[in-house]
Amino acid sequence: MQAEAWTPPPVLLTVDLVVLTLRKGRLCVLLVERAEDPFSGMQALPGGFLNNDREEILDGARRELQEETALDIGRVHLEQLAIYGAVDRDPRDRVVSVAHLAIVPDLPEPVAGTDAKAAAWVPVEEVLSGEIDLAFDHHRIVTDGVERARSRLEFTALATAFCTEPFTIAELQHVYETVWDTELDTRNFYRKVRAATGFVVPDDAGSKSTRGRPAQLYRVGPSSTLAPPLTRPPSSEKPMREGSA
Amino acid sequence: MQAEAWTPPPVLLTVDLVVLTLRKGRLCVLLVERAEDPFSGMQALPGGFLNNDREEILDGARRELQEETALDIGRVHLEQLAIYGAVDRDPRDRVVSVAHLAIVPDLPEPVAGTDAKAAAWVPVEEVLSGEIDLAFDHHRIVTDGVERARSRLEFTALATAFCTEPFTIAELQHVYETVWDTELDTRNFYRKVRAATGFVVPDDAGSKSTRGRPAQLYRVGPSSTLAPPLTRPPSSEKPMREGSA
DNA sequence: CAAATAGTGTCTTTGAGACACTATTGA
DNA sequence: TCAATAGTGTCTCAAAGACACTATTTG
Repeated sequence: MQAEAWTPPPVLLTVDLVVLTLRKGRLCVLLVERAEDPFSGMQALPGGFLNNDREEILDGARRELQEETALDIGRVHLEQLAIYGAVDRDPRDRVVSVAHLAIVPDLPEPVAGTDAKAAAWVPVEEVLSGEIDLAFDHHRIVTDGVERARSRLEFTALATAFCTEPFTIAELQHVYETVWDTELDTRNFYRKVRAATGFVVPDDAGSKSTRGRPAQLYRVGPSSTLAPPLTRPPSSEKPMREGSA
Repeated sequence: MQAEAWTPPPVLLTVDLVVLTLRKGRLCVLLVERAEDPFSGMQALPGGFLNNDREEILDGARRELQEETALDIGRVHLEQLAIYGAVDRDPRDRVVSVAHLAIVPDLPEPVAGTDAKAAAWVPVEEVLSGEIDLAFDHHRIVTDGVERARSRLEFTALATAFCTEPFTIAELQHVYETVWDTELDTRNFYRKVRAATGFVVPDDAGSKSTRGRPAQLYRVGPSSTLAPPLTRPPSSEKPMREGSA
């Protein structure tokens, strides 16, 4: 620190959201089309500035999520991801972004938020591959967010956030398979889910009408952490970078 | 977002550091005594405002670390931890803190930074237990930082950041035992370290003069991630909270 | 009864923990 | 040769993967 009377430089704080869901059997991220400069007309993550200097960061994230998805908050998973503050990430001002990861269940088709902006669910592969490019450093943020989600599935009950209650074990397995982009053995999966105490609890109320034997329904269990974890098979497609900070 | 012409509220950004090291066989965190209000005279994490609005956040963290430890940067591990921005965390202004985790090797006894502030290495237990309380929300930040470090030991080569090169396997084991506050089996530990490819590489140059058989020396290996991981024994002392975001 | 989906049991291999001895140096 | 520290090998058990069959419903 320095002799005071010097005034520290203020920055602008934004909240950005990596909202993930499963649509049509694919892991998708919510993107909006920017209406203003910089990067006007380009695809970007939903987000925005805090309302005022009394608004908590997480509340701001909740508000943005609500505006974009018109969703019942409380049932959605929302966590802080990281902060992105490179000096040149916004060509005009020093803007620091607090990125959040949100997981929502499959929503009714029309996703358009209450805002007028065009909003769309885009398969994450199209973003990760670079096929679509995004404003600012949002490509990096999506990459980090997806990796966070993949990792969270191993150690936490995050997968349930993709489902609407009540759900079946098979649905849960589809979540894992889609997010990890692997195939899992049904029998081993059942065993692991049961072994993870408090992951899910049976819901002996209804049964979904289905062709074939009706499945047992479950609800979210009391544990948010999975012990033992559901380890991800090592058969990753691409070996990742090695560097550390 | 809203109709523009409205100006978003700026905030003050600080960089705070959880600097961990091993001293006298204990995991210690670097604390400074605050010279100014708020919380004047209280213990706190080292940190401060960014120098100007052109300074990268990570550079600011490096600068603060340099000022406090007078250490050769580059050899130290430094990573972003999380952002803490509760509106009431600073009684005066809206100050948002970007917390970082730094790991440094055992330093020569006098730790006093180039700054005039009193700086001290304090065993983390004294902080975690609440025996010492800290300014702002720094207790929470230390808790999160220590947990992050403990977790990082499982999956990354972070432990080497506590050592000065070259080091021995036994020294590495002491790192794990101290940070995790457990005892590990020497033979199993050797096996696991060797199994983790690229964790450490032999250094066939010198040998430390010692009483007893001299140990093989090692240097940091090429891998920053540990495969397979060195799993932490489940014998935790205190069961932790369950809640998720 | 056929098709479709749900659910379970076993075997085998691999990795983790418990455990005891040999090796090399200095005093 | 003793004390002190370094380093290794084996056995056992538990978890993980591969794998095939039974169960319950609808058309």
